[in-house]
Amino acid sequence: MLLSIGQAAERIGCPASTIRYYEDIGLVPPATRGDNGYRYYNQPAVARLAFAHRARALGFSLAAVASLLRLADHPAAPCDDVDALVADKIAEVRARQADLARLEASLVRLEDCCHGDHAIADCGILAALSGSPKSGAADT
Amino acid sequence: MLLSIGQAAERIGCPASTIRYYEDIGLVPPATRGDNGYRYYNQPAVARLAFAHRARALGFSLAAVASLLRLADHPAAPCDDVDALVADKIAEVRARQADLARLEASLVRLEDCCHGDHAIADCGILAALSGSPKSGAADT
DNA sequence: CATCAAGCTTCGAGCGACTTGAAGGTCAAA
DNA sequence: TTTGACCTTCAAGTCGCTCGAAGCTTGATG
Repeated sequence: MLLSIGQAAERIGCPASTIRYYEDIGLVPPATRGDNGYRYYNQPAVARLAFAHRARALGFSLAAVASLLRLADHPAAPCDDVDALVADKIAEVRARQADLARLEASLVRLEDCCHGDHAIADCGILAALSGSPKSGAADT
Repeated sequence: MLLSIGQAAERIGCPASTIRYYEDIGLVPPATRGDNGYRYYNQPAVARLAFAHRARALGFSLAAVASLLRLADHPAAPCDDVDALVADKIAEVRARQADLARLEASLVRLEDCCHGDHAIADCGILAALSGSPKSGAADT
């Protein structure tokens, strides 16, 4: 059965505008159109969109999603490339996690510079951001 | 002493283009100019830029940096607003960390779908991304 | 003094991944 | 018939820069 763009969007869980955008940039082939000009999606087309949406939700860039879609279209090829994309993304996510952990530590140190009730002039947070030598909170 | 934009950039640790950009958007006041039209920065101007750069490195948006700079200019005000900005950012960073942890788990599950040497047609990764019911790797 | 690289200027466009808005056509139900 | 939801296209906006082009100035060298 055929779904309108809004129905497809609801099924997939993304805005219709995103689906149009994916078509615009050529990530998915142009949808078939009804006599009214509306886009209609059959099951494989919805599956393709859902695939793209799932991969995006996992943090893959649109370029990576395009690669994954291309790979999925070549069932006879070895899956090394798929593996590599996933492994790269895991490494990237882990690196980003380490970044955020450092950031969190810095922010908590910064927060600790502010003890209770006082005016901005005496606030250790702004002192630290201003590069005050007595605090290293912003140095990481 | 006065620094050119390149010298200020080097001292602060950011590209000169970023300094120009901060001036363009009004994050910092326009630099004083020499007869040659070059921007020159005195110590307070460099400090302001360094403050902005440090805050950005801690993950604050330019809007938040603008708020922090405004607050820093009002030494008599209570520091609650500064506190709130930092607390918000900590909460945001922690939320993002949780997101990434979930993401990492999903990706690792995805990676586990691929066992060694086979063609794409048999690859559990693409099956999972395609919404194959036998794997939940992409459902988080 | 001529020359050359490096640094400065402005302006405009581009990145990723959408989102929003305007202006208008279409459809389904009351 | 009229409403209101849904669809269409196209253009522009978001964030935080980054890059390139075209043209200045500066400072060092021959």
